[in-house]
Amino acid sequence: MSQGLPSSLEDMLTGLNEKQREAVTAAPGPILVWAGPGSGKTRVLTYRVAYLIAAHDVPPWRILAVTFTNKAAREMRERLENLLGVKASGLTVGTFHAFCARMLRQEPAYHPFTERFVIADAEDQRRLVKQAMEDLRISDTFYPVRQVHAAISRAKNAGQWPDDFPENDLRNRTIKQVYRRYQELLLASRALDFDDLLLWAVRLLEEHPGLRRKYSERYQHILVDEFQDTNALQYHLVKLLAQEHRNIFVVGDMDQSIYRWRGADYRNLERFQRDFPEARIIPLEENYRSTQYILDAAMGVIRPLHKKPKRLYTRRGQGRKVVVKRVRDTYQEATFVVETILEMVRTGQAQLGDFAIMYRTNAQSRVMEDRFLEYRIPYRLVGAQRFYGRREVKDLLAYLRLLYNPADESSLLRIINVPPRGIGMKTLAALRTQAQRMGLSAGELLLDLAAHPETYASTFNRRVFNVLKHFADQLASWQAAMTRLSPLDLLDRILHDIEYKTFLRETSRHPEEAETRWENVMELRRLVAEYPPSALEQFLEDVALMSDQDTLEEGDAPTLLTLHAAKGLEFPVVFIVGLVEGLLPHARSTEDIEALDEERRLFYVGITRAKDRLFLVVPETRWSFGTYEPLNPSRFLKDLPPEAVSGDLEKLFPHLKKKKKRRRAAAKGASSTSPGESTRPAPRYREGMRVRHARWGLGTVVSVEEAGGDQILMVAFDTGTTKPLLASMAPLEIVG
DNA sequence: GCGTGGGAGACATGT
DNA sequence: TCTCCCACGC
Repeated sequence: MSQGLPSSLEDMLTGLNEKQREAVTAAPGPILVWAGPGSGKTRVLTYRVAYLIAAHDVPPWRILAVTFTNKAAREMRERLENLLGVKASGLTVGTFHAFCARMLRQEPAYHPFTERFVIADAEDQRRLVKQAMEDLRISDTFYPVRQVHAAISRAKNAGQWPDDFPENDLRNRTIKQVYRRYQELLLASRALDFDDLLLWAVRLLEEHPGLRRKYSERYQHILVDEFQDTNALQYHLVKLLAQEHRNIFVVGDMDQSIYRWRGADYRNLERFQRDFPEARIIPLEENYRSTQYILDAAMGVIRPLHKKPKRLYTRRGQGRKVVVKRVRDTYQEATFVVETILEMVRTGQAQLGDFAIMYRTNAQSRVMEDRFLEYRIPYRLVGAQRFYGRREVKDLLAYLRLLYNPADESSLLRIINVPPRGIGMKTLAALRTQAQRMGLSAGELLLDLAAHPETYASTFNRRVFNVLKHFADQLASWQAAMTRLSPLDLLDRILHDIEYKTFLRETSRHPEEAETRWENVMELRRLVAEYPPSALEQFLEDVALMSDQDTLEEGDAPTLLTLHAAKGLEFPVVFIVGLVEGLLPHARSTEDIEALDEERRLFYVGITRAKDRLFLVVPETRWSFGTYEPLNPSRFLKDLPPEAVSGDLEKLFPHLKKKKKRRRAAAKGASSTSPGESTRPAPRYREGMRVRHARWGLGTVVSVEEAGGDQILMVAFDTGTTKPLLASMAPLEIVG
């Protein structure tokens, strides 16, 4: 079989270990690669594609590879081009969302959005949910927009359309109405939200057998990375496409499942084995990334989630022990980080680009950034929101989006009076009313007004007509220019016409602020400049689907990022900061066992990013809402094997040794909650008891599992949901 | 119509 | 500590 392989591919195969080679060269068919951290799964995935092309003569355009980020997609494509040359072109590589967006644009006949739809960002989505609630006269006092939106998104990710949404209680009936209205508003704007991309793609394939045939014939080989973080819809999509030819290669690791809250379901790994029973399962166990002490720490942390101990081994040697460092507060934490970095750089142990600082919440980056600035150390901050969330950037993107899709109401509302052009509430209301009357969007009406002003002279009063006409003429002229200008030239034209620089100067408090905002505009210009003429659509889509990791650029500076954003990356030296109760595990995750387990896996993911050195930092207090708040060290630290750790671990848990035995006996999830530390003595629950939960209301205990002095309860709430709860942690009381 | 200033609420994690 | 929203005055 490997006869006639390019020599680069031969070399590559000899560089793999036995299991990796087995995965790469396995005969086509369903394959599940069980890949621990640092086991070379990215390589395996890339080589697998190369192997299909080179050894099985699969044309690249018959291959679909789904990656977790666009960055990963880009890297895979580049590597393949290096391995195979031009042969790799035609390959489809991208995220689920990008793939679905592309499919929907290619099949406008099968959905009502036409090919020129926009993708609603998080802000648009909230705005539309709010609008939907206003339309329905639903007060946000009882139905906070965030929560309603979350419920809708959850439903979508489970594959539910408004018709499928439950109506078992008043709350759900209300949300169902909002969901329905929200979809109408999206459609009127010719916009899809992130979840819709998947939802509609699945619907198309389900409802149109011809389409399903077309796509499953086209993509006869499908590969999916980070399979444990796929959600129900994504799994469904894969299944629809792969059912026929069954050449489906998935790579995943349950222990790195950290997106349950976003609808991901690691049980897709089990579903996969059920739907493709003939699947070959190949475990990749050897770790090439970390030294053994780091792996020992990782194993200790993940241990409570497994019946049998998890084995992670490396040939890299013991390495240096994991350092646990206790500091007074978050400022000292930042100081410790920067000073350690400087010291390690000074002594030649590492370069600036080798470091990563990971935290649970984005808010934690601030203190760290301040310290980096103070010490004049450059840093790279991972986070798409950081740049694309800026007002000036969003405003300019809204201009481009509106020109691309005049129905995009969110964008129009955003910029219709930015900079101020005399269009206030009154004028806007008149515009929208008239648009509604004519069955147009406000943007479409404006373009029509520019084309036939005389038709509108009697519709609006003189003042309103004049201000609208002025803006409409601008829109129309940009739109006419759009077809021949590159995205950059179009942007420049807009910047010039609206005198944006002047506007920034006039609305900024200090000259420096105007300067910074203008620099952001220049940065946007730089990004736009990479797109050729007629690629505005691609630019807008790339921006909309940009992931945090996609913003990470090469550079010789430490990287600041959340633990979530760290997935799939590796760094020689890793600091994980804020290892305290309330942050990791996060306060909002402590009452639900599954959420708690996910926090543990998140810590595990962070630990396993480190190649050579790992520092775990524990502040004793933090400044929060005006006072110093005392903090307790994260319960997960108790599961670190003391032999692999140096530093302050024993100071944090003076009684650690005594409790060790009990912890061992404890079951999954409850392992490290020592009874002495819970906030209050847990009452004893029994099956059949009626209980009240602070959030979910009344319910009945349906099962009780004793676990290391604590109890794991399954509670069936009257709302219809059943939740696992930890007796000592859940805000639960016995009633009646 | 528009700018300003004060008060309230917010910080999970992100496509 | 920052952002959003509303009320008020010009």
